[in-house]
Amino acid sequence: MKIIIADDDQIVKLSLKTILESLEIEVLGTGGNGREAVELYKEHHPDVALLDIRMPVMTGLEAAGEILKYDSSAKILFLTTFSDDEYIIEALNMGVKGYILKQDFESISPALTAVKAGQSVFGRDVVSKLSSLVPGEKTDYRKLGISEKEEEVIALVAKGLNNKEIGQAMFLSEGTVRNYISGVLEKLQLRDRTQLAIFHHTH
Amino acid sequence: MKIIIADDDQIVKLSLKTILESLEIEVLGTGGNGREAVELYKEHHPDVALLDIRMPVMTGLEAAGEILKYDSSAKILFLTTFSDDEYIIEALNMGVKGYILKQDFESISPALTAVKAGQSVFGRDVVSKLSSLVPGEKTDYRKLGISEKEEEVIALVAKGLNNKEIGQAMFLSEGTVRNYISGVLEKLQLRDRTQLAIFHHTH
DNA sequence: ACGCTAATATGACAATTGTCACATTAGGTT
DNA sequence: AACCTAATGTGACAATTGTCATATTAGCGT
Repeated sequence: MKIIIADDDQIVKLSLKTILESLEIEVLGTGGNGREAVELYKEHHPDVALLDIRMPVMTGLEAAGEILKYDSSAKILFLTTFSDDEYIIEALNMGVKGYILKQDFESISPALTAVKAGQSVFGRDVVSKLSSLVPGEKTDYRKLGISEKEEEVIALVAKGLNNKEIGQAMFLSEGTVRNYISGVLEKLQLRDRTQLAIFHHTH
Repeated sequence: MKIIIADDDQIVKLSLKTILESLEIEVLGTGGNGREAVELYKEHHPDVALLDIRMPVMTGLEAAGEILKYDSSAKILFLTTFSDDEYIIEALNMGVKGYILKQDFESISPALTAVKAGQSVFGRDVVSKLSSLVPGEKTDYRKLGISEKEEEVIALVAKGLNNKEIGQAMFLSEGTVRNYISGVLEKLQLRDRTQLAIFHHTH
């Protein structure tokens, strides 16, 4: 197993190197910023690249982009202090293979192995952030005193239909649709159909 | 490392058992459905529970729920054939530790190790499904010929404000706000503010 | 059959919204 | 200064929307 490490914190970088080398993991090189990480990658083609997110000159994100542009099959594992939730999404879409906390050293080695084997690894807290971002369980409108028909109306409003179109879709008169919506707004404490659509798309 | 395995496919189950046992992994028991998985878990308290999703009597999802209710720190790893994307979200929110494909046997072992160490592991395809579910890259309005002010208006519409409120928030007259919105709708080929809010929340 | 209730519809009304044509203003350019 | 352009505002207008009071209808239970 051959890797490279990039972290602007010397202590972290060296500790990691020492620990990992004691576990038959070959550290081909270490760098202190994103640019160095990219150079190291091009030079050594490691199995996995271990990158810090926050680094001077070039961030880990940017470096990951460069590396993936150079080698789209690169396996990149982000090391983060904690609660850098903002970058998770970007990292995910970028095709990065992992996002773990640099706190618990002992779990980094298995993570490396799993990533080398083609899996993606995420730290405990990271996953909980992630699952909170994912669409999640949709609101159960029935529990808010909303009928099945009303729910259908909501769905159509949330698709951007106007009252006439909703009426045609549900075989109701436009007026009835208005009444339904009026009732729903009341129950949900909303003001207008726009807020209703937003509610539907966020809850 | 001690685990249990539940899969209704005998071949998969036994192959897994054989392979893993050849890797110093102790298989405490195997079962063919969710109910058996729960019983096995309560009996053996394994480091990790390896569960198939689709199983007769009780599905892997349900079993996971039972197990987590019994031991909230249980480490559960789902084995899926492929493209069971529908369950990913549910599994995630449930607090499951991994979701990997049962195809590539050789990567299951490292996944187990990582999970035991407290990480979460997801198979390659699984992650790509996941990242497609996540909010994703927000549309760059600037590339659609939309100015900064217009973008601000859009953001406020997407929060559910009416024109008067947007005007107050941006120190513009209500009429100007209307003009902005009118222009934006034209550029985005939308009909009204509701569709605009939806667009903002989905693109 | 009788009464009750839910679902659907209607009409009236005010408020909001979207469109458009046309000011007004403020900065830059020449 | 004269000009141009972008940003902002205004007024008028029709369409849509939300609210409400009030039918109409159909089904259900007694």
